[in-house]
Amino acid sequence: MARHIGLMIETFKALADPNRFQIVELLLQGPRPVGEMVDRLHLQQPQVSKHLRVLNAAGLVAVRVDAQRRIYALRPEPLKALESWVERYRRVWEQNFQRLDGLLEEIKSKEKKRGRKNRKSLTE
Amino acid sequence: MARHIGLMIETFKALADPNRFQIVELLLQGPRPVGEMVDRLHLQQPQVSKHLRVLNAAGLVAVRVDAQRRIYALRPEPLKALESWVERYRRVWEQNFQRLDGLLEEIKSKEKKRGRKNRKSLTE
DNA sequence: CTTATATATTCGTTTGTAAGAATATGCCTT
DNA sequence: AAGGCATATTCTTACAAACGAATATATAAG
Repeated sequence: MARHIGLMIETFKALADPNRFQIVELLLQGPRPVGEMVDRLHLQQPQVSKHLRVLNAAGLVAVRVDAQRRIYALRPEPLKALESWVERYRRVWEQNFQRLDGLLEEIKSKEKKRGRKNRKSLTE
Repeated sequence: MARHIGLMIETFKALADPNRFQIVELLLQGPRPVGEMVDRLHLQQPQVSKHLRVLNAAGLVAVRVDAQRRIYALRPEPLKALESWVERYRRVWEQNFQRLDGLLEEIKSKEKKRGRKNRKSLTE
C-alpha cells in the first residue's frame, strides 16, 4: 500500500506546477511536439523540456521520436490511478460521512478509551 | 476558467506533500482532533497544525472547535472538482485519442502549414 | 488564580525546485 | 563535411516550502 501512495504523490507533485499543468492540459487536445508547446504556452524551450522530463518521470507522458522532434502524448495510467483514488472519497459527499455535527460523541468515547479525562457535554 | 486552474493547482500542491496526503487519508476514516493525528501519524504536533493550515487554506478540510480541541474533517468540494477534472481525461483512454502511432502525419502537415522562423513571442 | 492541556504560531535553518543563460546532442539537408 | 534545426542538459541563482525548537494562545480544571 505504501508504493501506491508514492506514485500518487509523484503524480500530484507533477501536476502541482502551473506550467506542467498547462502542458498536460494542452496534451489533452492530442500529442504535440515540443516546439508547438513552446509556441502555444508562454515558455522557453529549455523549461518545456525540463517540465516534460518531470512529467515523463511521473509516467504522465510518453515520447515518440520523429527525426529531430519528440512527440509527446499523455499516458492514461496515472490519470486512471488518480480517478480510482478520488473514487474512494465519493462517500465523503455521498454519505454524510464527514458531518462534523453529531460526531463529537464518537470522538469523545474514543478519547476515554485512550485514558484521558472526561469532558462535559457540548450541545451548543 | 483561469480561476478554476488556480484552484486545481492549489489542491494538487496540498496533496503533493506526503504528510498532508497521510492526513487526508486518515481523515477519510472520519473527523479527528489534532492530537489523534499526532498519535497515529509519525509527526510532531506543530507540523500537523501547519499542514492542517495548508489543507484548510486549500479548502480540503473544515474545523470545528470543541473546547481546547479542534476537530478536522474533509470537505468534499475540492475532491469533487478533482473528480470533474480527471473526468475530462477519460477520453484519453476510452477513445484511443492519444495514440502516438499514425498521428505523425497530421502533425507534419500542420507544421508545413505554418512556415515558422521566429520563436520568440512573449509578454509585451 | 494557578496549573495543565490542546493547538497554533514564530523563527531560523535547510532542502528542494524552478527559471535563465549557455551549451551540448542528434538528425536532417545540401 | 558543414551548417541548421529541434530538443535536451548543465550550471548558477532565486525562491518556496518543510522541519525542529521554542513560544504563544485559549480553555479547562483544581
